[in-house]
Amino acid sequence: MEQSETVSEVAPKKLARQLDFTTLCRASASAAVPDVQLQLQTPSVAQQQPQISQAKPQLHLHLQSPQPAAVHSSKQLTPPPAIPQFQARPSPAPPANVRIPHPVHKLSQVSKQESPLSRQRGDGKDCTPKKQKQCNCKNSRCLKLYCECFTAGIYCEGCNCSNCHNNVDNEAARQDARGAILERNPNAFQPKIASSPQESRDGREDAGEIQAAGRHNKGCHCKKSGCLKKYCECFQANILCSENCKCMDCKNFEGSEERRALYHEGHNTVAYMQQANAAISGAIGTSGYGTPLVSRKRKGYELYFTTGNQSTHPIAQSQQENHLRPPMTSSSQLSVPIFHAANAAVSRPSKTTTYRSPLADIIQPKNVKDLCSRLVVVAGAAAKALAGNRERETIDKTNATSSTQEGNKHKMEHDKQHDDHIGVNQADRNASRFSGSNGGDVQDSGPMSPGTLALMCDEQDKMFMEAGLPNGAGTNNPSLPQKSTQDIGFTEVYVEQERLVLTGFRDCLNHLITRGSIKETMCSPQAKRERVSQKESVQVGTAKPTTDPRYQKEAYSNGIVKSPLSSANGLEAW
DNA sequence: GAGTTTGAAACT
DNA sequence: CAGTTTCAAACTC
Repeated sequence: MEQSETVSEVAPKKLARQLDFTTLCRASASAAVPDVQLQLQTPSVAQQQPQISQAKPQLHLHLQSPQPAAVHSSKQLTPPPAIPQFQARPSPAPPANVRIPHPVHKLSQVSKQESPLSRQRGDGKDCTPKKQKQCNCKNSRCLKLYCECFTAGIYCEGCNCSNCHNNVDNEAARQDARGAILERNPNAFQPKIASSPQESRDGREDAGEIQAAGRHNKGCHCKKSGCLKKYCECFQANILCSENCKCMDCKNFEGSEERRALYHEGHNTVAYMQQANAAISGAIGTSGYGTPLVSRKRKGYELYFTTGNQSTHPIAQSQQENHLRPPMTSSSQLSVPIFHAANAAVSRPSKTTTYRSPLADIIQPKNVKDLCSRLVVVAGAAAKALAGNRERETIDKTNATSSTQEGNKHKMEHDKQHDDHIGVNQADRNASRFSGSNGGDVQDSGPMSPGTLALMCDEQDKMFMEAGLPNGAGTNNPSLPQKSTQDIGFTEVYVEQERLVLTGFRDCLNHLITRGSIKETMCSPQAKRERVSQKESVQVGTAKPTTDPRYQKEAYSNGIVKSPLSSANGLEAW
């Protein structure tokens, strides 16, 4: 215990609860510490280690499951979070890399951030490192999941528990108890919070809100706390309630006024972090998918199908304007994964202060790449057409001066040029290589314009890798002879290619503008109200309109959510 | 620090 | 699986 207290100088008492958003900075600093941690052997000291590793996941970009190697050796000291194992007697020489973090409450195995509430209340004593939490079990002998230590898979040590059997002397009893629990629930010792990278990963957060990535596997069942107190496991883990939850009067959902107020009353750090996240996510590319977030309990249908009944709830009343979810009961919950994406795209309250492009959920990296590929094809086709003309001219010219010796000389000269990279600019070489390696439509299409080449640079690399083409185009490359003799003609090809590419790109942009405009319009509160009105008028008499998949589908088909690029099959699809 | 509230775990 | 009890943490005073 003394050791524990000694080390506690640098270790928070409660791991998760003392993790606050400011630890983002500390996390980097922690990277310098692992060596020290690696040397820790005694249980009490080893138990401190998680604090360092857990200081890392502050940004919600992080998922707790895959730990980046950079996050360090200290992490190696922590046990696999998924299935904590009871540690054999730690004393003599326990493997340092399998220590289990000391209790982090029942959510211990996951990375946790200190909840805003605890920060606000100060019961986390955040920045002041304390010794670790100790259980106070009295009747469970620390052999049930009530006991944090037992749940975490560690011995009680220095705890305030009574009649504790969670120690070395009762190892047999511990194992029995563990076995019984596992028999009842094989996942009992697995993390309760699962990362959810595939779910709504919106780079934006509601103003002043940051959540850890993940969601509660079982979901909470809160009834009175509104899921805004640490009684709630979700809240305690600093995640939003999800569709897994069966809570009542939940206020722990994105956009919740109460929740928001909680954050605002707390620290402004969150807003700062939000800005950082917004900056990270960007409008295009990450498209709001770059930052995995917990699934939002608020579903798409809540946006479109809020009924009068639901709106009578105080929360619903206060939040309806912001398109917030009404309190959700288990019966009304829905598990439609695709809706997470929908939420990310549509459900953002209009009062979010962070700008987000209306195209954020329309354009995805895949689409951009697809566009580039198709532009390349367009350009290639144009080049091919023009190249055909030139080739005929070349053949004519060659026949006119047909001399085997001349031809060989020409060939040799060309090879020399190619090998020495003389007389052929890089773009032309690339064009030749690309057309030669493509082996398809573009094979004989001749050189590409520099602009086209820039677009297809990625494709080139990929194709070369796949085709295993020899370094540079061989002398058998049909495009090379043309190139060396008809540079002047390339200008024409370039012009045509660029014209086509730019035209195609312009069309895409126009389409995007249209989509963005539509989406922006449809996402406006006014438009949503109108849609809700329409839905209600259509669905009068429907028992549970919000849970009917048909309506969910409809919500997607209204053109707001569904990305036109998600099914883009070509430029025309844009 | 004692008492109360709360919700997960355990039990029926 | 639902309802109840037990339990310990969170919370209040």
